[in-house]
Amino acid sequence: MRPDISGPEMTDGRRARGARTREAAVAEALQLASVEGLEGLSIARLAAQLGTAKSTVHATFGSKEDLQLAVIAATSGILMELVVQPSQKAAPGLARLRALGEAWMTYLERETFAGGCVLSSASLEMDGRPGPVRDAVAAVMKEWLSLLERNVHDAIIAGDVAKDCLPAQLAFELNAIGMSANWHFQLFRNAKAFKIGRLGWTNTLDAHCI
Amino acid sequence: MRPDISGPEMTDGRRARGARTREAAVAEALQLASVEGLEGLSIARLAAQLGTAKSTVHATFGSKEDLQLAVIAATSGILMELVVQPSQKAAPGLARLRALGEAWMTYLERETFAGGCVLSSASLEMDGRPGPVRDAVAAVMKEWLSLLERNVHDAIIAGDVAKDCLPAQLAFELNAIGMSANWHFQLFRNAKAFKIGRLGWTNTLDAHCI
DNA sequence: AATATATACGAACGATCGTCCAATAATATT
DNA sequence: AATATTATTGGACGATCGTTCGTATATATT
Repeated sequence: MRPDISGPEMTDGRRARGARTREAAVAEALQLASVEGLEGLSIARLAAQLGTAKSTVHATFGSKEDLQLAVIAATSGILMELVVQPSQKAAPGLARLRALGEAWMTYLERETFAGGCVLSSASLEMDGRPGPVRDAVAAVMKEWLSLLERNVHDAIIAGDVAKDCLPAQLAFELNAIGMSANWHFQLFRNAKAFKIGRLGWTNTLDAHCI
Repeated sequence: MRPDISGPEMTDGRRARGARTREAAVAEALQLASVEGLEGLSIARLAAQLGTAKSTVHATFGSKEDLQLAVIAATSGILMELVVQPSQKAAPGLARLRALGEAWMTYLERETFAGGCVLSSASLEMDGRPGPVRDAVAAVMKEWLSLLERNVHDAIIAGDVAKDCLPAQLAFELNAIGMSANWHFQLFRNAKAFKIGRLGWTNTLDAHCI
């Protein structure tokens, strides 16, 4: 049930050996990182989990930092694949905003990652550690907020949301609901988190709807 | 500008030497934990920061886990002192809910801890690590949500908030706003986070007000 | 002042970590 | 089939970690 994280292919169509081991490593690293955090994720444990030598894992990525960056890039891709893409079936604007909320909750509900949303944990974990990893996390999160913001903008244009609504404000509030649903579920292990999350998403949207 | 974390006193009123060193250690540990996380917080670095032997720090707390528990307990106390207490001047119900939001934003704005709200980071960091520390974090968070919930209940009784509003739901949404304001500021280092946070708190309350 | 207790210390321990390197095995290319 | 390239391995390295222990020092008690 793990998301697809296929990488580049060779010219003849077959997958390079290195690419396959890298994909397997990233997939396992995502699971580890979601539980242990981005710093707690260690090359040694990842190698043990994969049944390979840790020098192999190290060589595959180059350094621990590069491994962390690979994890961030992968989570970003999965977010797009499992949350954003499904919502594209809905019309831009309010309908798509509702679809985004539903897709997000479903994504969290399915427990794609054992330890919950990697980006949520990572952003709070890395915010005090300046460097490329922190920058990458912030960039992905900024992109996600911008995506929400654009859809709010579309909803205003369509006349579904009040004109005096600030897109960045509503995007912030919606994101707060989604991240908190993940937080609530992971901390209390209570499935009600998603019921509350869905209602919260609806409430927040309705508060700005005409 | 660090919060007071005074502990027990001796019978003659003077502070025991061990109590003082423990307080100093906890105060420094809070700062470190807010930046490095609860797992990233190490006895070795804490000792270096304090200018003492690491065996001293270890003896003071007994183990790293006990140090983490002491940090959690201290943050809980500070939350009560700097957020809950100031809001007690306002009347129970809606007024106090507004005061709680304002106190929370002010607390975050002042950057009491260099790395932001320790409880926010800790809850997302420890949610995948079963044990006493995780339990302690969850307990404090549950208490905080219950406090919000009680005030929502009071606001409903007072007729300020709609009767069909579920206290746990509104408490969840308000908590989401506060935690996200902290998240936004720490990740993007943008003071607008608190303006958005304050407006979000107001919006969320207004959506349920009569 | 003498004694008992509480604190602080430094050295050492085993464990884990990221990283490097030379050697080996597997695959691609010619 | 021979060669070049790529992937993988195990061992070793220094660093950091939590923890333990015997000892010295500071404080409290008598």
